Amino acid sequence: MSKQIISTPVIRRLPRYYRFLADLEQEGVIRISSGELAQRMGLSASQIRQDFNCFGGFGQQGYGYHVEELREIIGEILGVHKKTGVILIGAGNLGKAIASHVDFTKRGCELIGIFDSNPLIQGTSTANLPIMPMESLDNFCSQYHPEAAVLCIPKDAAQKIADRLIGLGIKGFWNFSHYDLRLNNPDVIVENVHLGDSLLTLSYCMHRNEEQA
Amino acid sequence: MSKQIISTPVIRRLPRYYRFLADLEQEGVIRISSGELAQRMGLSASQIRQDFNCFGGFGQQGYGYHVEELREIIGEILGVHKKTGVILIGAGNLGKAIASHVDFTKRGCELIGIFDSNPLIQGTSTANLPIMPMESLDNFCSQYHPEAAVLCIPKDAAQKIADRLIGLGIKGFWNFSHYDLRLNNPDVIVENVHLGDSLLTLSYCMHRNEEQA
DNA sequence: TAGATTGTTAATCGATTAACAATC
DNA sequence: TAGATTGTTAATCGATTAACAATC
Repeated sequence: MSKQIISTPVIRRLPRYYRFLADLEQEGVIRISSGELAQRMGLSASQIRQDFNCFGGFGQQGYGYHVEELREIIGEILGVHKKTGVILIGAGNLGKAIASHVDFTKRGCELIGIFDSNPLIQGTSTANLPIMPMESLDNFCSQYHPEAAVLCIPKDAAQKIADRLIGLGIKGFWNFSHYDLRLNNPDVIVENVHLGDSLLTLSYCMHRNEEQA
Repeated sequence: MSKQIISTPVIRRLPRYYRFLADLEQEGVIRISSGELAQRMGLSASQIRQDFNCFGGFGQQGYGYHVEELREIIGEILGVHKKTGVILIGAGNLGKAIASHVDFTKRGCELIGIFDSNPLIQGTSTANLPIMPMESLDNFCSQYHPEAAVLCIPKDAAQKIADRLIGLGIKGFWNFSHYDLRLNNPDVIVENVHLGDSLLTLSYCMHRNEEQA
């Protein structure tokens, strides 16, 4: 009865499937074959069928996949209907932008608290939430039990605050600090986002393209 | 004389090597072996040596790698000293945060112009740059010839604006819109950043972890 | 020289693609 | 039923790991 382990490449493709299926649904598309979806997404039909069949047979031979149904199933797998409590640490430029720009609700999350160590911005609001001092973190966590934390803090502070948050029950980090959080605790999930690395990759690919010309 | 093609996994690891080496240099570490670096980064020593040898032999048998030298070489490969002109389209929450939070200079880029279609914010400044109207895009590009564009715009606008920018000479996109830019032009590079997908992946991994317990 | 560690080739592993029988 | 397309197994491809000779 134990579920097969899903490989990382498959997991990383799931949100993308979900997005494309939501778009298709909005376009009014009722059914789609693996071949058509493959063409749209720039994947192979084989890969799509393999990916979906990690979770079960969602299609119908001779017909394809029912867009709405498939979108709902993948949404369920991804947990879009969960309400995971999330706090955000560090309300600088990036922290505020993420708080107000990212739709947490659509991704099974609920942003319930924002914290910053800077007294000058404590008390002001972002995304309809007051920015609270770091000192109230412990009380807040024991009252509301957030499960995940977004880290928008300088790299020197990251490890220390992460450790503190783990002590307060945090089970997942969405880490935007310029630091690779690496925890040896298998119960805690880390998703590192390195915007700088992404820009550098673009830089590299661009000037390599130039050189070839 | 033709260079071997570097695989995507290797390219994606380069910025991370660069970061770790910069940190090591700051810590005052002079030399490092592939084994030590592997341990720090959570990779295998074999992989590190393979990766570096895509570009040439930077190490010395019996000694290891000279941290400062290696960092400089990788920086050169990545093009950190270039000054690629970059414009940013869409100065909402996210656009402004990226303009002020991301250090473009450190990544071989220079942010030289910000544009938005909203007249209410045109004329105001972010990251020491005035927000200009979309109408002045053509003039700006023919005068300053930016090579890359950051897209922080709604998904419906993305494809259209991307096409317009390609016409104006843009060769690379750092795309934050909820839309997978796919261009059939091999001269134009796209780096899609999907923050929502990243959060969903975290959600998925977190609640899968829970279920196992 | 002896010890250490690279550069590089060969072996393994895993992910993607191809093929096709099952079936709607 | 015939046609289409899935689910799934087998083949291929590419990336990672292991091994070791070269060499500082």
